Amino acid sequence: MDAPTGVREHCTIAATLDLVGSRSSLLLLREAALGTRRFADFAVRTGLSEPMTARRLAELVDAGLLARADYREPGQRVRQEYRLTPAGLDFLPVITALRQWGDAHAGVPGGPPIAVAHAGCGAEVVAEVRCTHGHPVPPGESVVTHLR
Amino acid sequence: MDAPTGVREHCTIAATLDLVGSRSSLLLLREAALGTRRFADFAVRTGLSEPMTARRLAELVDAGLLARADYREPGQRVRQEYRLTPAGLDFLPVITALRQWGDAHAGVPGGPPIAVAHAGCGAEVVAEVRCTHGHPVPPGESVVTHLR
DNA sequence: CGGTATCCTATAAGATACTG
DNA sequence: CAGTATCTTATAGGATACCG
Repeated sequence: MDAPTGVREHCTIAATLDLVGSRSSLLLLREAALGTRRFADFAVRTGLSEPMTARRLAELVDAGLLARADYREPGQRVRQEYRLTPAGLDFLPVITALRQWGDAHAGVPGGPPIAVAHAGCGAEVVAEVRCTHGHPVPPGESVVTHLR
Repeated sequence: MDAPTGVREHCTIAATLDLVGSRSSLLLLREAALGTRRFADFAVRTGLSEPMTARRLAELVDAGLLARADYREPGQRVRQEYRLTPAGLDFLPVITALRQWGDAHAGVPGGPPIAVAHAGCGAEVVAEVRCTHGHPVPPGESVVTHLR
């Protein structure tokens, strides 16, 4: 990439970070990606306090990444659940890329505690940088084409 | 994905967020990915204050994502520069995925202010979730295979 | 179970002024 | 140009107690 000048006031990365860039939001989105749906599970599995869990889940619903709904398992009483919306599912590349970098560079002794595989073939799931024509794009082979 | 239980104390995503998960760190990594190398440019283009820019650049050097070096342009005096290390280059999928989500869901009127294209063919650069066998992995077609 | 209310601390981040 | 020093504010986040 080259180095275009100018202040990036309206960069969509900055807007994304303002919306869902806190540690707590990203941990909750990680959990949602792993299939967690209930309030108490979100709180325990992320290690977040209940007030923070409540505040951030509400923000993620407002931001359109999660949807809240009642559901009832057979023979059980009504419970609440939080599920990824289409916009929330679109966030999976971010979560995957974070896990991939962490596994490679922020690893704990004994290897990564979570592994994700393709259901079809069993191979590890990763985030790849490609162009829309399908070519892999290694670092240095991309250019900024437009800067407003 | 299914929903495995248990607290994820040692999740590498959490470790990654603790290391480089602040808004300021991620904005600086965005700039480094766009080719920015000099202190004053990092500060102006991210909109961060100079003290915050200095603190976070030092953290990113300590964390191994940036390397600092002197350099001299022909006929100029010695300057400092910050460049992505191999670990920093490995962070590009995260930045790409954040930009992609922001362009789609946190967009500003008039379209994204920055566009990145493949140098080889001109097509847009995106982050894709795939398995290491090369298959695209849409949401719901991955499974957690290991949880320690 | 699924939260809310209240209070507290730590840190993210900016403003301003200054230095080699 | 590339920072540092100092101070202040805003927010992230936890602890504890409580509610329908």
